[in-house]
Amino acid sequence: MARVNMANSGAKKAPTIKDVAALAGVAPGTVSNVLTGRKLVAEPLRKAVFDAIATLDYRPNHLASSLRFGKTKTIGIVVPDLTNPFFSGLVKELELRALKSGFQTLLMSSHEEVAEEKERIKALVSRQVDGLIISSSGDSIDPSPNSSINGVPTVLVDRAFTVEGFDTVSADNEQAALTGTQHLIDLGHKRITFLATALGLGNMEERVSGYRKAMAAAGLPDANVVYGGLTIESCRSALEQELRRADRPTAIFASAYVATLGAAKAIRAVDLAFPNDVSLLGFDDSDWMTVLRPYVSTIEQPLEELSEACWEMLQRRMKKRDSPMAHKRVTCALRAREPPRGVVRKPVHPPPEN
Amino acid sequence: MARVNMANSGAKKAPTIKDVAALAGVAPGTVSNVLTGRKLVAEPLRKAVFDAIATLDYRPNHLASSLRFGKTKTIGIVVPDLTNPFFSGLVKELELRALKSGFQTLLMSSHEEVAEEKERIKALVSRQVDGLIISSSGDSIDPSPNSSINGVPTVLVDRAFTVEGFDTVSADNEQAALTGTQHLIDLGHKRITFLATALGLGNMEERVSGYRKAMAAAGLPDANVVYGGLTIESCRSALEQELRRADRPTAIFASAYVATLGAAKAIRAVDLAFPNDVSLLGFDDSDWMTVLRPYVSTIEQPLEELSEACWEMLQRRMKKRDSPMAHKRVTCALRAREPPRGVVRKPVHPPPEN
DNA sequence: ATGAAAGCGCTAACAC
DNA sequence: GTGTTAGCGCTTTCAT
Repeated sequence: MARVNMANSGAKKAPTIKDVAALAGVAPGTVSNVLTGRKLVAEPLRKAVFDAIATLDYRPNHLASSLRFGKTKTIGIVVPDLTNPFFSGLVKELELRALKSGFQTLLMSSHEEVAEEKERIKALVSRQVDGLIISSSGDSIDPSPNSSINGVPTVLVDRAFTVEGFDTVSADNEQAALTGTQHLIDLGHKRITFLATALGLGNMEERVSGYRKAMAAAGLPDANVVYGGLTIESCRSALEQELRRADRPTAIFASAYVATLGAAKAIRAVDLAFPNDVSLLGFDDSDWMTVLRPYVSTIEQPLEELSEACWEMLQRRMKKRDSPMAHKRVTCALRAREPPRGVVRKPVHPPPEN
Repeated sequence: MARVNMANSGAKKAPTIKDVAALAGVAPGTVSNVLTGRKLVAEPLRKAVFDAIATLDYRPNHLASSLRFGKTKTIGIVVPDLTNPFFSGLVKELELRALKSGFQTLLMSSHEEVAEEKERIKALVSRQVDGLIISSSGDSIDPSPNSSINGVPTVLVDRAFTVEGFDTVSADNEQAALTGTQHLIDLGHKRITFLATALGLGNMEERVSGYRKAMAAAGLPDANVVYGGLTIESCRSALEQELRRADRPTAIFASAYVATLGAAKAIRAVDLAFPNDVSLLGFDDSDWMTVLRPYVSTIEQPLEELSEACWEMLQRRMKKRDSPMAHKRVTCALRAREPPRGVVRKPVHPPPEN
C-alpha cells in the first residue's frame, strides 16, 4: 500500500525520508539515524542510505524535523534598522557566532516602529525560534511570559538595558559619554552641544546623563541637549538650527550613528569646518569616518564584545531557562583622531563653490 | 484519553489548537477554520474560539501549519555582505515588498564565499522557503534542478546576470560605466583608472567593458583596470600603489561600494585631494558621500527599482513555475557633484598635520 | 455548518 | 543494530 515516489522521473514531489528508506531497503528510522548520527548504523546500511540519498538528491525537510524534535536550531534577531552600520555590523557578528554553534539566524528589521517590532517578534516566536536577540525600538518590551515573546529565551542588546526580566547586554553608555565629553573639554571646548536622537530610549538617556555629569564636573553650566530624532535628516535639521545661532556651540557630541552623519551634514550645510570652526565627536565608528578630513573622532562600541556577550548569555539561557537574569556592560573606546584645537588655525574648507 | 494542558497553570507546554478546541467545545478543525478564514464558522462558535484563544494565549505554530499546508509564506534572501550599504539597502527594500505581500523573509549572508553561499541556500531550501532572491558571490550558481536550489523559484539580482536558467535583475552596468567614464572624460580627464573588485563577476565585467568602450570611443588608449578585490582595505592598497606612480591617473572610477571607499582612503593616504589632484567617481551612492568635500560623484543603482523588479519576478515565478525566464535591467543615475575640474585651482587639503 | 480522522515529513520510543 | 509505530501541531478531506 505504501506509495513510492518515482525517483526523479518527472514526478514533482520532493523525495522524503521514506523514499530514501525504500530505495536503500531500510526503515525510515534508520535513515534518520544515519542523518542525525544519534544512533550508530552498520556500515553497509550507511552506505546504502548515502547512495540512495545521492541518487534521489534527497534534502531533509527541516520543518518536519523541527516540529518533531521540538527545536529549530534557529535564533531570531530583531533590529531597528539594518541600514545603520552599527546594527548591520552587530548582526554580522551575531550571525557568525550563531553559525559556529550550529544555529541559524532569522533576521528581521522593525524599522524603528514598536508595533512592527511586536509583529516581527510574534512571527519569530510562531516559527518556534529557540532564542531571540532583540535590539528594541521602544524600550517597552513586555517581559511577562504572556507577552509576544511567549517565554522564548531572549537577550536584549543595546537598547532597553533597564528592563528587568530579561538578560541584557549593552555598552557602558554613561561612561562612554562622560569620557567623550571630557575629551572635548580637554580640547578646550566650553560650548558643547549634545545631539541626542529620541527621548525615552534607555541607552540614550544614559548617554545624556554621562554628558551632563562631565559638563557639571567641569563647571560648565551650559549643558545643551538637542533631540534630533531617529533619522539622519531629522538630526541634520535639528542641529543646523543650533549652528546658525550667534552663540553656536564649538563642539558637537553626536550620540549615535544617525546623529553623527546628521551632524556632519549640518556642519557642511552651514559651511563650517571641523575641527576649527566646530569639533565633531560621534558615536559608533564607521569606515567612512576615516576619509573625512580632518577626521571625526568617535566613541566606538565594540561589536565583537557586544555580540559575544549576547551569544553567551543566550546560550546559557537556552540551556537553563530559570537561571537568574544577567546584565552585562561592555566598555567603549574613544577613537580620538582630531588634532588639538588651535593647532591648525588656518581655515581648511574650500572657498564657496559659486 | 485526550490529554488536556492545564491552561497556564504552570504547565510548560504551549497550548495547541487542540487545547483551544477543547476549551471552546469545538473540533480542532473548526478552530483552524476560524483562524485561517478558509471556511465560514457560525458566530457563537467563532466567539467561543476567540475567547479560548485569548484565555490560553494561544499562538499558532507556523511550522506545523507550513508542513501541512506545503507553503511557508517565506522567501529566502542571500547576499554577500550585509555591511555593504548597497546590499543592506537592497535587503531593506526587498523586506518591505515581501512583507506587504504577506511574505516573511529569511535573510542570510554568504560573506562573499561561494561555499558559504551554497550552505546558506541549502539551509533556506531545507526550510522550505517558497522563493529565493540571491545576489551570488560567485556567478557560478547552478541552475539545474538538482542543484542546491532544488527547483525553488529563484531570482538572481545584481550579480550573475549572465546565468541562463534563472530570472535575473540587475543594473545596466555597461551603460552605467560608459556614462560614468564619459562624465570623467567630459571633465577633461585623460588618465582614468578603473578600480574593479574581483575578476569573474558578471556585473563587474560589464562595468569594465563599459569603461573600455567609453575610453576607446574618446580615443584614449590608456585604459587601465586595477582589480582591488572585495574588501575596502584590498582596494585601498591596490589603488594606493597606482597613485604613487609618477604618471598617476587624474581620475579614478571606483566600480562598487568597497572600491569607492577604498579609493577615498587611498587618495587620503597619499595626501591628494579630490577633485583637484584627482577626481573620484564611485559606484553605489551612500549617505556619507555627501559629507565629503568636495563631493565624490557616484553612479547610483536604484534600489527601489531593483527590488521592485525582483519581487515582481519572484511572485510571477512562484505562481507559474514554468513561465519563460525573464531578465530585467534597470538604469543607473549619475550623481554628479563635482565642480568642473580647474575651477577650484587652489589646493584644498590641509597642511600636513605634523 | 461541524466533527472525525488522515496525514504533511520526520524522530523517539519501543520491539525484535 | 534495525524495524515498527506513534505522534509533533496543523489542515483538509469526508461524513454527518
